[in-house]
Amino acid sequence: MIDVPQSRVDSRAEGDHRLSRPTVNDIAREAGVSLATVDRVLNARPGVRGKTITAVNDAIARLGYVRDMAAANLARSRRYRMAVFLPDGGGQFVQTMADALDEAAQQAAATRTEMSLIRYPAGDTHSLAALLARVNPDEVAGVALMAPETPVLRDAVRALRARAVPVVALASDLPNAGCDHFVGIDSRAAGRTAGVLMGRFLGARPQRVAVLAETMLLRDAIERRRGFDEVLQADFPAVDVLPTLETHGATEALRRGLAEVLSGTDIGGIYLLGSGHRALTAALDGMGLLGRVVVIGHELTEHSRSALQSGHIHAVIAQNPGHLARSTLRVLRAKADRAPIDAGQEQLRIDIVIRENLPA
Amino acid sequence: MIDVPQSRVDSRAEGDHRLSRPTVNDIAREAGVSLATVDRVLNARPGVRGKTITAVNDAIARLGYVRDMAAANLARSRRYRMAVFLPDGGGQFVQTMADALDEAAQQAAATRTEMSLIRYPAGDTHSLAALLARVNPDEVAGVALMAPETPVLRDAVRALRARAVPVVALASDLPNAGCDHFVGIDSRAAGRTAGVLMGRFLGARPQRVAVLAETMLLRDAIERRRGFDEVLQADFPAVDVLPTLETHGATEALRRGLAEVLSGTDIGGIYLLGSGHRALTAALDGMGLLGRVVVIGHELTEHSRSALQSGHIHAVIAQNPGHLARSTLRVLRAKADRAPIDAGQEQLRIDIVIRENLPA
DNA sequence: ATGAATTTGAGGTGCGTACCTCATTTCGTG
DNA sequence: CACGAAATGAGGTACGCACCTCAAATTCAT
Repeated sequence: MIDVPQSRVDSRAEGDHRLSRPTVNDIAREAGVSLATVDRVLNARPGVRGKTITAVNDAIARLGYVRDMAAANLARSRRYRMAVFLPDGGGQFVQTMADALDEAAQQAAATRTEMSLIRYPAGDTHSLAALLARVNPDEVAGVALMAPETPVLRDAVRALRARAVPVVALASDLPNAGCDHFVGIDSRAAGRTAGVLMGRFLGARPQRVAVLAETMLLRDAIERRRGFDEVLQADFPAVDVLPTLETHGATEALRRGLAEVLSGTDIGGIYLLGSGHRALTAALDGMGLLGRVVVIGHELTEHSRSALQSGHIHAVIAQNPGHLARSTLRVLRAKADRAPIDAGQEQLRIDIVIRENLPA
Repeated sequence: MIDVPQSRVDSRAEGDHRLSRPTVNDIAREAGVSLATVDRVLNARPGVRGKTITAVNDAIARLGYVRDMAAANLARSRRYRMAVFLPDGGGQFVQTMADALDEAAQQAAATRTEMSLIRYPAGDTHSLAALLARVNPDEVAGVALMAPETPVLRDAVRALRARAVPVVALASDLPNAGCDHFVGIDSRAAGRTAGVLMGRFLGARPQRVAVLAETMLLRDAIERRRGFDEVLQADFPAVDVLPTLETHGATEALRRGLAEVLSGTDIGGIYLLGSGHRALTAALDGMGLLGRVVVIGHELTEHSRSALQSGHIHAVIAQNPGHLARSTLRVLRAKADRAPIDAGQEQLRIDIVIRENLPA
């Protein structure tokens, strides 16, 4: 049976045929007060009786007034300069994020929001902390950072927030640093998603799955692995997940480890916790394994994309860098304004990408 | 091996430490012309020598000027009123879209864009055409519509465009109506995606798949089925896809048809071309088939969401209504301004949703 | 060189809001 | 009732830009 939603013709009230929206002047007239008073109420300035405030708010409600934020910001001549810190290097995903951020910044320029992208030496949280310490609250309206959580960094974030600078964690959460927000997906849920796909793609036969990671130092990788294991243990008991093989970014290590693992027994699947799609593709080709194992990875980059296309990888769990970037700037902006953030819009999805739904 | 992207500290040029961006006045000074001339160049007004235009553009480039669109629109005091036509009824997806559009409109208010949501009797393209004929180009900056393609409607769209009103097709394409844009996903690709998942989820054993649809009159359903078949025939020859069972929105018809189809032989999967998740859930429960067949459907609604959660459905191919809504308004806005649209941003993804990556 | 056409400059107004100052009114309290 | 304090009004400037008018300068064709 089909729901018939109640008909709704217009989202605005009654028979409103004005061409332009009501302005502060209209409110003043409607409320029977002066412009100055309306302004005081709108901007929560002191010196207005409660009764008057109510009158103004009533008028606002009656007229359906919505503040023209563009004009408001113009009048404030306020600019929002955000600083985003990304690790230097760190795989192709970081580069993709940098591009997405640049694009988002370009678009956000329309809302008077600017962005400075700052690269810090990957893994060197001391350097990053030093950079954060130099952030000037008068110039920077907000800070976003993609970084592993270390005590030094945690303190740096705390110090920054103490100076009234909003801080959001980007892609990789910093749960104990007291950030204002985390922009990214739940890594454990991402791992669970990978797990379900692996289990279903493998089918019912008992099989073994190898897990590869560059490093298990990053919180993301650990969480993903946790989610992956959870699901397979619970829902696909026939699947045996092997211990994580750390490659430390070395193609050769990956190939050797892979050869070792695969040679022995019936490996049915490979789970790629982090980057390294290109190396894996090469290794699979070298061993003639294309199409014989189910491969599932994370993050959509040029490499994983071509690996999907060529059939070396069967599914990629991704987060949309464009959304990450836009959400980052929007959230920082909201925090800077002490405005509430729209949870719905900032909700990031866990994307499942296979060859057939690969975005163009 | 890991790519080390070239370090990039700031996306803006050189050692720019100005707190505020350059304005039209800065350009005038830099180019050695008057404000009026800069204005003429910026707004492509006539009466400027080519040499002067070049000089101004050079100054713009040198200063890295970007027009403050918020201020520009404020000055123009232009409002963009968009009309969006949605069928009355038409399943829960339509209701979800209506909500998403309302939300998008609320947010778009910041860019002086308003929206009127208009419901027309579902399937009655004559009524819709009549509504379209009454659209006043002076009041409405653009029109979006979700509707099946009929000759009447096609002509109505043509007439509208002839009156210089941009028209975009929403969710369901109108390929022969000459719309300015289509906001939605490629239905055939969506069907292919469903096909791959069905094939992989079923595993290697020969099995049969039932296909259910409310109606095959909608272009979307036909295209999805095409994509679905393509993939299964090519990549999963062991799977036998049965003819489409049309339910015409009747729960009882669905249940009967389902019982008939399932009773006979080894049905391994069900592909739900359109809406009807709730009815299917009920039918599956009634027949005690929960967990015994792979079910794949389309569009994420309250019903399909709970069906995913309860395990009645295993995957849903969806398009994000929020993105659809925002993209619709953005594209209409761009068309109204005769501005180019950002293909990258308007690219809509085919979402694969399973229980594990269900958005909160 | 002259007149006409074209190009440019100068200056103004308004969009909707923030924020400021100063005068005036209203209120609460003794 | 008078007093200071609190509340309100009136009016201005600014933000960055669009768009208008009119005069002045420059160019072009003859």
